[in-house]
Amino acid sequence: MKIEDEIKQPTFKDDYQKAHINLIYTTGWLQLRQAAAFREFDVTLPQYNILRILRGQHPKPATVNLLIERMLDKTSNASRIVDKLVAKTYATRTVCPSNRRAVDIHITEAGLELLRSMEGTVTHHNSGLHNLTPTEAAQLSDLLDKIRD
Amino acid sequence: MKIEDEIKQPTFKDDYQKAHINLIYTTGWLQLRQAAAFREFDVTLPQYNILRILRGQHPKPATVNLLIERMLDKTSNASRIVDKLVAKTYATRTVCPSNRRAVDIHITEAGLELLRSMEGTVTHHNSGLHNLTPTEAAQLSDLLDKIRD
DNA sequence: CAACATTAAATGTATGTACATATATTTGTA
DNA sequence: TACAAATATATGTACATACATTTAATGTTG
Repeated sequence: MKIEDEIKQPTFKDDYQKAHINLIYTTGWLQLRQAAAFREFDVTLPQYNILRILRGQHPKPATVNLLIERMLDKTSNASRIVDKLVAKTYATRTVCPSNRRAVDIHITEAGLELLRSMEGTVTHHNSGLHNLTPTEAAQLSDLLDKIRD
Repeated sequence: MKIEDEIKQPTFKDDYQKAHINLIYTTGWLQLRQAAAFREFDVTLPQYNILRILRGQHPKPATVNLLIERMLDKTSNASRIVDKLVAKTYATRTVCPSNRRAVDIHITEAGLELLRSMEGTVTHHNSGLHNLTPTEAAQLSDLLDKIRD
């Protein structure tokens, strides 16, 4: 459905405004679908993203700083998201021996198992973009890169 | 900057995953810039969006239902965002006489004045997309529409 | 080495998101 | 008319975002 109909706004000031609103709307639309897929696993999108980063580091530890660096949303609060993962036994947090200001965060076997069990569902729901051809997906990515130039 | 460098992830599974991550990242990037512009006016992005809808209705009232219908994020809590606007005297809320379940929400003169004072700043910061040509902006919008088909 | 700055993470506070549930009013209908 | 269903909004709870401040450890420099 065209964005005009989706938000019941027949016209926009210009193509820039239209694209901007469409960006925000479509991203929200995608995230809503992903979040729904994650709910059955009792894990949120940010928690999942951090688990993925931890798996990427495994068996090396990550620090909060490293998580922030890798996260898509750099201003979110990695510290408190890790709290939730530790509470769910998907991660451990220990003081880093070589720098006692920092903490070493590891994914646990339970965390790795969770990611494995989510694999199918997540890749299925990631296909939110599969209405595009691969060429279109690449084109979209290029346009987005250009926005941030 | 390319998304690979932005989040320090050299490769992606495919163009779909890359575009998806880029979408989320770029939208966050844009919203952060907009939010910064709004801070000096002591108003948040959702509050601003609702004020705009109220101005669009002015001098007719809006109801919470109408706000939800028009909002980009339809699951957010219009009721509580209106609370904040009423507290800041930018809107009023009165029981609708013809249907006492509903509330009539009006923008106040102070609210209209706030929007006027923000005009310059907002259009300036909305130019986050002006790295694109108008054609590219339209192309982007079309790709986003296709994602939601 | 002492004083100060820097760094890493945690905490506090206000706001918003997502969803379930509650409350009040109105509508439909037996 | 009484009573159930639908409607409009508000409220509760858990989580996350955005940003300022705090705490602790480490570096730096006079």
